[in-house]
Amino acid sequence: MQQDYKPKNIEVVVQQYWKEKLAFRAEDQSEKPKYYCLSMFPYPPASCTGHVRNYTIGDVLSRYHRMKGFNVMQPMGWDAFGLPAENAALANNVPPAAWTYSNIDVMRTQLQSLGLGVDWSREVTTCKPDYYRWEQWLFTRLFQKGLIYKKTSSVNWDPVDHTVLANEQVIDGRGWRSGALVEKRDIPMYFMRITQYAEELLADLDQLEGWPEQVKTMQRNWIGKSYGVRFAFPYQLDGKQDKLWVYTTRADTIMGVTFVAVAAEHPLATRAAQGNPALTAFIDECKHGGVAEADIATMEKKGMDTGLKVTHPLTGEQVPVWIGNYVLMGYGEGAVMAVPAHDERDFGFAKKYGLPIKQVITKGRDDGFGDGSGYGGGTASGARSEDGSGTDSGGIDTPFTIVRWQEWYGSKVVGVCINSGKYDGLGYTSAVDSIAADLAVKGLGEKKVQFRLRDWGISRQRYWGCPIPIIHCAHCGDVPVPDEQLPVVLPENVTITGAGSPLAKMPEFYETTCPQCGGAAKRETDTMDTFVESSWYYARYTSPGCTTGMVDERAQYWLPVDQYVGGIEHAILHLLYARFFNKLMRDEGLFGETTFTSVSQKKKSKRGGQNPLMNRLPTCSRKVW
RNA sequence: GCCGGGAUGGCGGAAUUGGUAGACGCGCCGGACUCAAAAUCCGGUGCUGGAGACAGUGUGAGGGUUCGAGUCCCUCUCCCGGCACCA
Repeated sequence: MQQDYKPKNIEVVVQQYWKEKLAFRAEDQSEKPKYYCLSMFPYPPASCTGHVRNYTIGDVLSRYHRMKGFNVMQPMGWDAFGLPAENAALANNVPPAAWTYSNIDVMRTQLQSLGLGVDWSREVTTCKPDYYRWEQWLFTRLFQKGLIYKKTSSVNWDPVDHTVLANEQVIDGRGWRSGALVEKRDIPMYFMRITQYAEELLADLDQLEGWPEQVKTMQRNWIGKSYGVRFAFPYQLDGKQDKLWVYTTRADTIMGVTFVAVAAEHPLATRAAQGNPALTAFIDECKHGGVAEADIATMEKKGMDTGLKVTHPLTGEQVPVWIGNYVLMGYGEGAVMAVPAHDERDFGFAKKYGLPIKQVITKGRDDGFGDGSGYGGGTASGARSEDGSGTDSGGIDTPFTIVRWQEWYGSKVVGVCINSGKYDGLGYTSAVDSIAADLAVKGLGEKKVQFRLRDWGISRQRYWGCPIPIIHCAHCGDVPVPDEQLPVVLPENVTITGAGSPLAKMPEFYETTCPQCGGAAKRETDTMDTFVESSWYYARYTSPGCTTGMVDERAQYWLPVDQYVGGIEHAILHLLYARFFNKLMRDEGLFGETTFTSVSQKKKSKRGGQNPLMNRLPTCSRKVW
């Protein structure tokens, strides 16, 4: 017996034996119970070292179940489209395709040398037409159903490179290559109506018993179902009656509204800026910077009075309209009511610009507003004391103690309405009910359930992605590419310049004819978000070689995934999109209801709870690719 | 900023519902074996003081609840993941 373990002598022989015997082939029919063990597929440019840990977990589980008598499927594939390939192309002057295929070869060799029990006959490569053609097929179906639609949306625009930047490519508000100050620019994009499935995606979380609570909580918060009131501030402008709509979950504070804030792109802002150079300049300033929410949330809150006034729907008072750089046109109505006394952000804004602060909720005598003569201090119009404990100087002698106020100001449980006329004394629920009813009588509002979740913008102004199968015809509009013309193949021999998509410079790609009228037409040159590919690879693994659709009947056998191994960094986006795609594919009749939320299988151990689609996430929390 | 996690010896990590903190492993120290080393085996190992018995102290910081807190509550610090165009 050898004293030392010499992997080159032993592992090569064993791996060759496994290969010849097809030791890890997963049978599509079997008397044995099936066990689908899915490790998230790698992005091939990444170095292999980070994957070892992750794939070892899946391999251990797979081998354990094989020994326990399961028909195990452990597949592997490549998440092969993506931005880094274009960056590498720029740096090394290699086409993204060649670079990607070369990386895949290296990585396959590395993974195989680990001796993982993978059924390599199921290998999936997302940048190959046999994979992405079915993605295009689904796109055309969803487009016809109205589940994909076009609207404008803001992107990061590099004014020097004349190109759209990913959030990652914006560093401190500047383009990573040009160093130019990035601007927001509105361009047309295709969106998937994930919001149409919001309720179902939320409700299903309760069925995913094997999922970590942490992940389910993050998804619940992301979907963000809220119960509020949508209402309007009427106004008259240019001789016309109109309404400014807002949404709030704190309708009980509506009597404390002292201003409204609209996004820089809001029609009212645009109108107010006419003939007002200062406002125009401010709106322009709001366009600086990127579109990432983290940046917007942390930047300094700025605003400017438009000079316009709208009418409070209940009091009839005139309320000033401000432009706020923190109000986003794409979210909700692009306008918010501001109640400085009971919202921290509004409070900061009001303090900065000297706007009135009107208390309308109190928790009692010790509410921090106190005026020394019974609670309910009226208008704490100043609240400018810097240390938060002094007395304001706003005319009314109203002490305002931020420290005590901060303990409760945002609570829906503590406190009742004051300074609110007929609503005085009401708690949160009864105040909202009463106010919503009064708004409804006036035709100015109603209760509304709203989701934080937004529709999924899938257009990318990139080359290395799946082409969006749409043809633009001057006569017929946006026409989906007919099935018989799929796939729309991405040309692989291109030169990347870093300024705009190469596809938009290739007449041989974009010049085409309209499938409907036969006239000259232009092919869409945007590609899809790479999350689209990773949203259904788990299903494609079940049906290798299928040329008739995304999947075939084998999907029904193998799904749901019994065990998923992936990093926590995918807890929201990827895993939400994957759940969404499961529903889209279900609704196309590709498989049944249970492929994500099956409850038919027996529970095994506490650890391996069997019912959900991907039933446990041993989170390897390192971001390794 | 918002959402979700985390912080325990030199290191990786244990500690069921609130009940002997540091299991197990690595490393380190001592010993055995050996001419010597490696490997192996035995013993020790949170920190401080002490020759030792032992004493004090100790789970990011500060408060609190409790007979009792790594565990529950409040405040804070730092770190990690996500924030919709990195994947």
